[in-house]
Amino acid sequence: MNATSNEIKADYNFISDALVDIYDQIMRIEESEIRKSRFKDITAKELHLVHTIGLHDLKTTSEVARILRLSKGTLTANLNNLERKGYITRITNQQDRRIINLTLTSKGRLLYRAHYAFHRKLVEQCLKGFDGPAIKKMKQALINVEDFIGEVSTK
Amino acid sequence: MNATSNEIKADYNFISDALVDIYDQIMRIEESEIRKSRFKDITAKELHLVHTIGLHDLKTTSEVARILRLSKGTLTANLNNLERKGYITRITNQQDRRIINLTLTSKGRLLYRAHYAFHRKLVEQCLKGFDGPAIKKMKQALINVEDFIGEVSTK
DNA sequence: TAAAATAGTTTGAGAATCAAACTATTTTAG
DNA sequence: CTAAAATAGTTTGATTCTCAAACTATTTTA
Repeated sequence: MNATSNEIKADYNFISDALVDIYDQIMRIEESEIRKSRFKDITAKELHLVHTIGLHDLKTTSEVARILRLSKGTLTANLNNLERKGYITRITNQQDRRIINLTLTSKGRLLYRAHYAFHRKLVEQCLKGFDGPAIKKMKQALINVEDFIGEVSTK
Repeated sequence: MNATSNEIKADYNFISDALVDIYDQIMRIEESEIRKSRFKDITAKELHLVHTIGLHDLKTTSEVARILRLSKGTLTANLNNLERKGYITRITNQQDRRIINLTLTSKGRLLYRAHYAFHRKLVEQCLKGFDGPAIKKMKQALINVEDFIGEVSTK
């Protein structure tokens, strides 16, 4: 093993260690930022749920439960809270009246956009000073992770 | 706005969207992988705690609680479980007998290394085909995120 | 050396989650 | 056609997780 490969190994370790704690901190910051805004009644978990419903408009309760890997009962409880607070609406599907389609209220969409903007700011900060090809590399790294997740999940 | 900046914007959106769900999936995979191994009695949260104690050997209960942002009571409960299952040891500090220093048992270290190896595999997969400078860029992106987190946290 | 401070544990209450039972509706099989 | 099976979502009851506050043991301070 030469100096260069040692250096790369150190970089790998740095990246591996850094990744572990960053997400928790981001979650915490997101919650505290959102609570400083006009959306004071929202927890990190509820924010996550609003994000998912905003990203996948009019999905059914079961589909959202599967996406978030929550039981149907748990999701029902969370939806009750978000409906009461005025962030989401349940729409009974008229073709199949067993089905509920979920959508954001206008208040919910405001929250969604504020949250999305925060994410964009984070990504912009992360890629500050990167040129086009470097950004492409970053994108590739994420695609690699997604592939890895897909492989491990299905094997 | 020209074609290139539109493309960069699309890349930003891709990266922003991809990041949201990846972490949850990784957590879930980590737990399911660990449960297929000889460490069947470990949850994702316990794995996280073992990782933290392994990374910060002999830290006090209060320090670990602060790192993980758990109340002292919650950490005590979690430590009781991990001690009962044989993954950690409480060591009373002989200089100041109020203090408990936390360390992994040999079983705990085995789990820590297995978990760390999984992370390393993930990072290697993520950076597959990247050369030295590209890895440096990746490292820089994470440093940028850490800076951003630091700024937002303290302001 | 008595009071204050500190580290960790215990306690009691509240929130989050799950699986299973349940209700309402639609699809299927005879 | 219609009775049985299947499906979507809700409710229920139990369990687990978490927190803040009270508490115990120990050390520091005045």
